[in-house]
Amino acid sequence: MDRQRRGKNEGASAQERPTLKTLAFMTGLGVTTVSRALKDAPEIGAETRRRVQLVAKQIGYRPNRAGVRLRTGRTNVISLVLNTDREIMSFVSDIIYGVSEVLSETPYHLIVTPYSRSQDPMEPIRYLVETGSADGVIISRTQPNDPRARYMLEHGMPFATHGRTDMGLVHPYHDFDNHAFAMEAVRRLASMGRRKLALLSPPPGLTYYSHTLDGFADALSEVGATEVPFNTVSIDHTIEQIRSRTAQLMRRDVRPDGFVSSAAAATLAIVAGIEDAGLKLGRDVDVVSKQSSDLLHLFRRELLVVNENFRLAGSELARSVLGWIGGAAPGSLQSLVVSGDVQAFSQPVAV
Amino acid sequence: MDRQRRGKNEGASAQERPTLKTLAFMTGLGVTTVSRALKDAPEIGAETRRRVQLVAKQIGYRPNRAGVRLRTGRTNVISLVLNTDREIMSFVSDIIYGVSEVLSETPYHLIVTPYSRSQDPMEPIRYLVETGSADGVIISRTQPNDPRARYMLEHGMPFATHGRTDMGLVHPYHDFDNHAFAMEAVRRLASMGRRKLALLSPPPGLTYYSHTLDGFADALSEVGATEVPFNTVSIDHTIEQIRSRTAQLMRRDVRPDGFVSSAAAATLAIVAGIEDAGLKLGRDVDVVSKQSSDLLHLFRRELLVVNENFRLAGSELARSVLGWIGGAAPGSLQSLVVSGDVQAFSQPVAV
DNA sequence: TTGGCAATCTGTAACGTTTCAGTATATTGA
DNA sequence: TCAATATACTGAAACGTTACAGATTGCCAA
Repeated sequence: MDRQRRGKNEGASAQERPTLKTLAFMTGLGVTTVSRALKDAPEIGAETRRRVQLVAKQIGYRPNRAGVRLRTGRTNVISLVLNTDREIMSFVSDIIYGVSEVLSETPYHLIVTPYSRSQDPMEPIRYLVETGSADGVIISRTQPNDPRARYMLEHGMPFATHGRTDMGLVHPYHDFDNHAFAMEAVRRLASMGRRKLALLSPPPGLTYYSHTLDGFADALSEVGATEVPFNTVSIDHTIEQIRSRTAQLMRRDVRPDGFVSSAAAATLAIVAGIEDAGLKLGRDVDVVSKQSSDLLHLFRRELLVVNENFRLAGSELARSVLGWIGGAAPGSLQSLVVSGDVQAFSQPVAV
Repeated sequence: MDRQRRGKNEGASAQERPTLKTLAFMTGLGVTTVSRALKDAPEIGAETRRRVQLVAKQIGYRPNRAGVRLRTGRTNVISLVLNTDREIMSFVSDIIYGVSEVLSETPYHLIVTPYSRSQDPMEPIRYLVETGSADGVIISRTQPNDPRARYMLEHGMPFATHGRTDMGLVHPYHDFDNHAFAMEAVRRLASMGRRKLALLSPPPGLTYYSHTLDGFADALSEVGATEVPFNTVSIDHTIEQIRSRTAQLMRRDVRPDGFVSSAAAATLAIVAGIEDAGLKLGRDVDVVSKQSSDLLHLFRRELLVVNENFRLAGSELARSVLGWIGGAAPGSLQSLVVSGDVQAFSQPVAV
């Protein structure tokens, strides 16, 4: 249970980690001067500044994070808050890499703060705000009226959301244009002669649920197609649930001849369900799906895909939070990305 | 650029965050006493102890991490070191959740420390050790002679590896028995009458590469099958590379009638390659693949799968590092897991 | 009564950093 | 010449915690 502190290792060959005091001693200056010299304060002589910075670089000085944090309250930490059981696999992976990429050139560390199905989504947020464990937060699964965003806004915690809110409050976000996605998907299906379309939507409650539904509806009326209701499942349901519901649907008299799916894994289930019902993809029905990594075309080459780049989302979100922390106006840190490339893979790769 | 410190908010309705001093004032004790009372030190009277702990709980006292860290050197941080571009998607996601699950009941935070293709894998390790940014580290992509493990061992940084090393040094690890996996896979293919088998291996250099190869070879000789060399690609190659190499291979005169694949994404590429060559899965060739989430059977029901549980790996690794930090013998913190369930999905789900 | 001792409790210092309130020296204006 | 001012630097304090070295009290044996 007891842990040895990393004490002064006198006599050992290993060097003690340099601090401001070390630098002060080496340069013959006071710690205050050294501290200011390192951050280019104007009241330090140009030569002194250069000298201090040179020595610091030479001996590999790195500010002690605990010291800075205790003194300033700045943690140099960005927290990514994730749902442990509902988050899309590739989302987690890609967004972490996207965030990391941006943070790697800064003193910021990325901490992952998870919460599970059973927990209140507010809990990790309250924890972060109350303990001041991060300078900025990134959240996903954003809702139109999102208590997390409201809370952080009220408590002055900089954050960015993946997806927009709709509360009349302004904050940084990054969003994929799901309205455009749904429209494009419907148009695509319509252009192939599909007229009775079903939508496997995002989970109701999240903002992009209605974005997707609106886009779907708008395009339906534009192209004069009709909807076959398929709202007993969403992409949050299990593969098995989606599969059996799809099969059920496809066995009905009025069945869709086209699907729009908001997630790749769910699409696998839809296709399985279609085939369970004895129908054939590309002949009886077509499917347009979002995907975040280029794997669906390997699955069934008849699938139509739209790509959503989660890595980009991660980078943008990180940039936004850092921007807010750095004092930029939250309203200027919003981005909406449209994926133009609806593509089909109809030809096998030539060898 | 300038950041306001979270100063004392006198007059504001928001409470100042309680510290030991707050507790000391409220209980009428000294901060030292309060500090010790909270950690059940024996020299504190039983009643005092209870009283302090009660008040602490009531006002929601939480130790300031920066204070603890500055004073003790303990960071209460576990770092997960990940390769930004070679790591399997589901691995990242699942291992993070596995680790989180264990850490959630402790004061530890999880920080993700990434490194990219272009970087020396040692760089993040050196950073962590030199700056003392974590109390423990988890690494993946372990090599037989792993400089990262050696370095951390030399510098007294507790860690756990996903995969074993082979340097005669003892440290915590969690590993999936890839020797057993490869043997089971070969046996399975042999039992279906497959005799000429190809292996899509892990990347050479990693420890489980040779484990897999050995298991493959051992089982080949056991069942009297032969190997069709397929070692110009590994699961680290791109989908396209694996796909075209597979197609190439399948067009040769002596082509395999069975594949063993060490990763699910790679398996998609193998199947695509097989079909590119005009052959049919289940008829001309069978494939056994590892997978970490139950999706491959949706892809082609003829696929034979073995499950590797990365979430479990994450939990085990976290437990191991915590154990080491807590003073347990590193040799007692090793686990090897065997996946017995080789399973095939031959029947569509009945509806 | 005194000394010894256990049981409880306490003040001070230190971890590394930044900020506040200076100090010393040189420079300028009149 | 003197005061005012700018320039370059500095010590002390504080952030919240823990460890060290006491301090106080009551109790018991001598």
